[in-house]
Amino acid sequence: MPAERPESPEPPESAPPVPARLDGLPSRLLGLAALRAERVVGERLAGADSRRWHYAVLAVLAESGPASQAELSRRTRIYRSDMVAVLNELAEGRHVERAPDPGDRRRNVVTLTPSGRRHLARLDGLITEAQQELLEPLTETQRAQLIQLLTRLTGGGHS
Amino acid sequence: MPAERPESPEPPESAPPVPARLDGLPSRLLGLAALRAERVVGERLAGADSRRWHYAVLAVLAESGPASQAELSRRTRIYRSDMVAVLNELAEGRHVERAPDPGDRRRNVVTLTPSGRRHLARLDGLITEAQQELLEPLTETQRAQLIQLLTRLTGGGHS
DNA sequence: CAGATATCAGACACACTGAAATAA
DNA sequence: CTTATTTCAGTGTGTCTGATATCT
Repeated sequence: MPAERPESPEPPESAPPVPARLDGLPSRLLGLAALRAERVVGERLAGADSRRWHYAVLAVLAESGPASQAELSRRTRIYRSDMVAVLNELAEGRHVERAPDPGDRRRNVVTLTPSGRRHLARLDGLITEAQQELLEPLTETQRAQLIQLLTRLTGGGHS
Repeated sequence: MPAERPESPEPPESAPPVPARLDGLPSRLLGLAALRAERVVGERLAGADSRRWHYAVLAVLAESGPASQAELSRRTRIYRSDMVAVLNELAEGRHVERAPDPGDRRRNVVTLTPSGRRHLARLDGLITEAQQELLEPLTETQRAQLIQLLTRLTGGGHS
């Protein structure tokens, strides 16, 4: 883009607060926005002794029913090896149960417990609050636009 | 089997491949989009033996001139303690020079070297390429929209 | 004294690699 | 034999805490 040339050894009294090259850089804006989102969401989930990965797993279990770890991994995009740790934590809190699949003994069938369902309901509320706070600077129309653009950007199909 | 309590505004008849709760969640979409952006940018910068932090520091130095580490930290939003490591790496590659500020001996004055300027020029090209690839699914209008929405979201301007 | 600066040692979440054991 | 699943032991990046020494 700009091949910055006029670089004088000047002492700039009025330097811009943020440099132009970084200012409107889409990849940077995405990073900053995502960071804010992670914080807003993370703070609330931390209050419920939880993290984003926990919510993702519980949500998938609630909506698609019991599943193997590999299946959960695919749906949540949580890496298979990290899934092990997440399920350890969720199982320790009695939010899920892990049992060998009688039909395919390589697999564990992960099931949501009543406690897990209650936990998820609580997290749902916190997540919704977080989205509100996150999107507060945008109008309804802009929110829908943002979602559509991001969906397109992340390979969300439909035109 | 996994029929949820009928409390959601949109009760799904059949189970979608990806759960609805996560699907359009703005915070999640932002995270996924940012992850893709980080990858696209990171791959290219890695080819130049560099990372995003390096680009940010070099860009600020080129546009605002020599600065203290604290000042660079503020402008790039790189944490002050991480800045130390970044500058160590940039200094090892002779892209910047660190010298004590004679006017305020708490500070280091960080200066861009000619090598650093060349390096930045190369990174500028790679970064531009990365934005192209990242935004490829969007039209020009949509790109402008996205930038505007993200800028608003990250506190661009008023407040 | 309060406040800023540079540095270090470490924590943490998230994303990922490589390899092993087990079973289909 | 090949592939899939679960698990473990690490790596790497980005963000941030807390502490310390030094200087204004």
